[in-house]
Amino acid sequence: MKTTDEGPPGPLVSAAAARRPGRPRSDQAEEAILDAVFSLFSDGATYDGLSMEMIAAAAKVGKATIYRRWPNKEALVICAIGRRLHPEKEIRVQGVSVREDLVYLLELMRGHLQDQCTGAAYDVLNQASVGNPNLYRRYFEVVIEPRRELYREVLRRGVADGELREDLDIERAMLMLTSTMHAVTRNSPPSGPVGREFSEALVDDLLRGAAEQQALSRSGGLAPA
Amino acid sequence: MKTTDEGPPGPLVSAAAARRPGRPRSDQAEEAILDAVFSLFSDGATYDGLSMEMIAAAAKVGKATIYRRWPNKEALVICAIGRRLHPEKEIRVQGVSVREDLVYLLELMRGHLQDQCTGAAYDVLNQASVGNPNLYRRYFEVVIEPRRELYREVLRRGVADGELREDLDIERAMLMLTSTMHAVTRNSPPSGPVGREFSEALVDDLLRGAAEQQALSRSGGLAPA
Amino acid sequence: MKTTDEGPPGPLVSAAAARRPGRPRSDQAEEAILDAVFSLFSDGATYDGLSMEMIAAAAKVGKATIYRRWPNKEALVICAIGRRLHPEKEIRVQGVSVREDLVYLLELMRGHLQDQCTGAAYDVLNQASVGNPNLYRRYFEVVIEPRRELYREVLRRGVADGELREDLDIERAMLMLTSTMHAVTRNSPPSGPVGREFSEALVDDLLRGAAEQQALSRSGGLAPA
Amino acid sequence: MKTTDEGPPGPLVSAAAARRPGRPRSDQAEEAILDAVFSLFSDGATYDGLSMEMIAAAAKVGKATIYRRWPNKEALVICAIGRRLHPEKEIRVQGVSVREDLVYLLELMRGHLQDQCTGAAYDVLNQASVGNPNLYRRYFEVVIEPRRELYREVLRRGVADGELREDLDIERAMLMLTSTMHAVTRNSPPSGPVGREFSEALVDDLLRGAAEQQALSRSGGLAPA
DNA sequence: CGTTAATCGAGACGGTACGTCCTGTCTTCGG
DNA sequence: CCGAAGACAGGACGTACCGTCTCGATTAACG
Repeated sequence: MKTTDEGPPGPLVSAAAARRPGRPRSDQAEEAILDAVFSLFSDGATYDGLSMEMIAAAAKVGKATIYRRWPNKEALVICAIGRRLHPEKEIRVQGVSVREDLVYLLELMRGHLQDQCTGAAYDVLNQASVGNPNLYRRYFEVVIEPRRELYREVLRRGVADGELREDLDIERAMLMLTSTMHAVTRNSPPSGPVGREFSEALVDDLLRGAAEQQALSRSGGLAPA
Repeated sequence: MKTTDEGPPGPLVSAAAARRPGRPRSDQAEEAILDAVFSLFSDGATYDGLSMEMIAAAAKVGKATIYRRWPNKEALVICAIGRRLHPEKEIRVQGVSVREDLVYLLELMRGHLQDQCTGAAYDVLNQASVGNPNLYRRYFEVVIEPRRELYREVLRRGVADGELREDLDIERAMLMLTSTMHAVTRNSPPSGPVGREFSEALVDDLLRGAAEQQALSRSGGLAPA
Repeated sequence: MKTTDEGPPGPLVSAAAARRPGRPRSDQAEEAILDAVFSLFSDGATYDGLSMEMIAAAAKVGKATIYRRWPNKEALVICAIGRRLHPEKEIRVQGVSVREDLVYLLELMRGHLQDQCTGAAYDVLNQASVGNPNLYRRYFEVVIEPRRELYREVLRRGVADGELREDLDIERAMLMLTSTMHAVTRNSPPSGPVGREFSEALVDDLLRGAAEQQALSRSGGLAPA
Repeated sequence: MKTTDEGPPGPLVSAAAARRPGRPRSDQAEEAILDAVFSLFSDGATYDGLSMEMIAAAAKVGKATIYRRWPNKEALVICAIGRRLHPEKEIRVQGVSVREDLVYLLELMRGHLQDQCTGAAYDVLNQASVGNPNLYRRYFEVVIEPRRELYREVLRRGVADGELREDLDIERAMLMLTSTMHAVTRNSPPSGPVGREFSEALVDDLLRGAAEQQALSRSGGLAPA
């Protein structure tokens, strides 16, 4: 997530961890900065109404301590939002069925988008990334794609388990689920706030088509006869 | 779209035209400004990397000449984009089947969103929505909803014709089509630029589920036999 | 005195003054800035304890308004001090004799150097110019040399009038007067504060040598008689 | 010259040397720092263009190793220069005449002031005087006054020998010589670098007035006759 | 010979100022 | 009154130092 530095947090020779010389960077400062970003966003700050100097002041940190970690505001905000959005690591989707897993993921997404704070984060990022392809690209890589991958995994598992049609276009299915949820939660009218039933209906819509082949083959098994 | 002044740019009664005193504003300057905005965007400028001073310089115009017409950068950019977005009035969808009509609408949408300029238009207008609900609502009413209504009409016609399941959730189907298309065209990776086949696949996905009942009833009709 | 810009304040074609386009720079702002510099110095600020941001704030002026006129702090401070030290234009030295004129100039200098404010200005500049040749050179050109020229003029007049030896080294005489006065006023011990009698003694010391030839020729003039 | 810590670097009672515990400070590092200061100055660095970080880097030393020895840049630079300024102890002026002795002293002074490094020393120490009266007083007592006393001694001897007027103001004569030499060597334009002839002319100027009485009495001795 | 304690290079820390740039307004002139 | 031009106050940007601090690694003399 760091942008300024450096190479491989990857596995190094044996133990010892190859400590860099000099005083190590303060994790405390890092957290304070990230927290400050969110606290300021929650207080209604917009992306460009939010200045590095405000952040530094709020985090009680020198500006250099920020710039040592992120090269600019864009990288910082993306990283901050990404972090808030990223307890993905612990998201466990080992549900019993494709339907339940997808509903679970959609409900998670709905929770995020309808939440005061993370919802605003989305808006702010979308706003800022208009005509700012770099910001958007990174946002995409860091935030969007990892989430999408979760959907793909469930769908792939469904195909493998035989729960879904073998020729299902996983990408399109994933897009249909996520983008529809996004539209219905981020575009105010006319949908109004939706609930769990929307996630379920969305998945059921998908399954109705995606499981059809089996249905057909089941029933179609009779046809040749 | 003008924000600063004025009343109706529409046709005025009789002659005289309610001329204001003094030198009239130069249409030439206005065009030069709008052209400069697009030319700069096309040259890869980002939204906030694009400064009013750049625009004024590129248009060979004084800054005040811009601010006399639009109150700020946001208004200027939205207005500039709005120009490129207008000629939607004459969409006709009298297709032969639900599938063809939906594909036609999606292809129209894809053309807009994949266009360098009108695509950016959507993004900027989405930006405007953040913290400017009134503007967004108008944009929604004037641009988004009329488009959505076209989809609803086709779907309703499909239900009436018996081409689609009777209990189809038209709203959700419309959302699925439009939002997926939006996502796939506005979110660069990993989808890459899509073509007509995507529209067709999208509609086919929908139909597969939406027409299922008939399929089932067809096959189900056989079962007892 | 301006450093940032521009060409010829020299004589331009005919009248009309060749006004540059755009809004002219505010003389009011310029004065406010210069006044702020002195007011801050008088409040005990040192050269590098004095920041451009303090100056801008004190003058109620944007930083850019300062940087539009002077390229950096050095140029600004030199200019400011030079201006305070420069009511030289109205210094009139048309005294009756070389002695009286020189004493007048030395008293003026003593007044400056012993003055709370301008004395501090000297210190500050001397301090800042240590190892900062550029600062010092400009300070020299703008402040020191014009003052020295006044001494040279008096001495040249004295030579022309026959009051001083024809072969007097004017440069050295000027240096002797000014540097001794400088030393005795700026170097605290052991001299202690001096008064008018010091200026007079200094000039008399000079004259004793510089007028000697005449005295000798006068007395020698008698010999042939 | 050290400011941070400690007592007497002078010779301590008996043996034992009052060793402090722990690793002793590296003399090597100390020299490297001082050398770096001079090397950077010689490479054209200005006083405030010279940063502690540059020094540390040039000396291949940690910043703390500098700050452990000197509390700030001022102290470091003054100390560094002091090293180059010391070996004055053995000046001998047993010349044959007042003129030759004074010229010798002035030439010594000129050598110092025109030297790249010791010349800068004076400037920096003058800097230190501003806002640091105690330091300056010591500098004055230890460096300046001893030098001045040499001039006074020569002048007093001249008076005693009858070479100079009995009522010569020795203090003023000394000041005239030293301050003029200081001015002409430290103030670059327009004097330009001067040579031995300047020292001689300066002394001759002084003598012309200071020996006048004899000259007058010689010539004047004729008059009454 | 191992403990102890201050040193070392390195570099991060909270601050502060720098000089540049941009925003949206204001002020000049000529058309 | 509009046009270009550009100065205005304000404020954020990202850089560079300051003087302090915290690391792990040395380097003596003491025990």
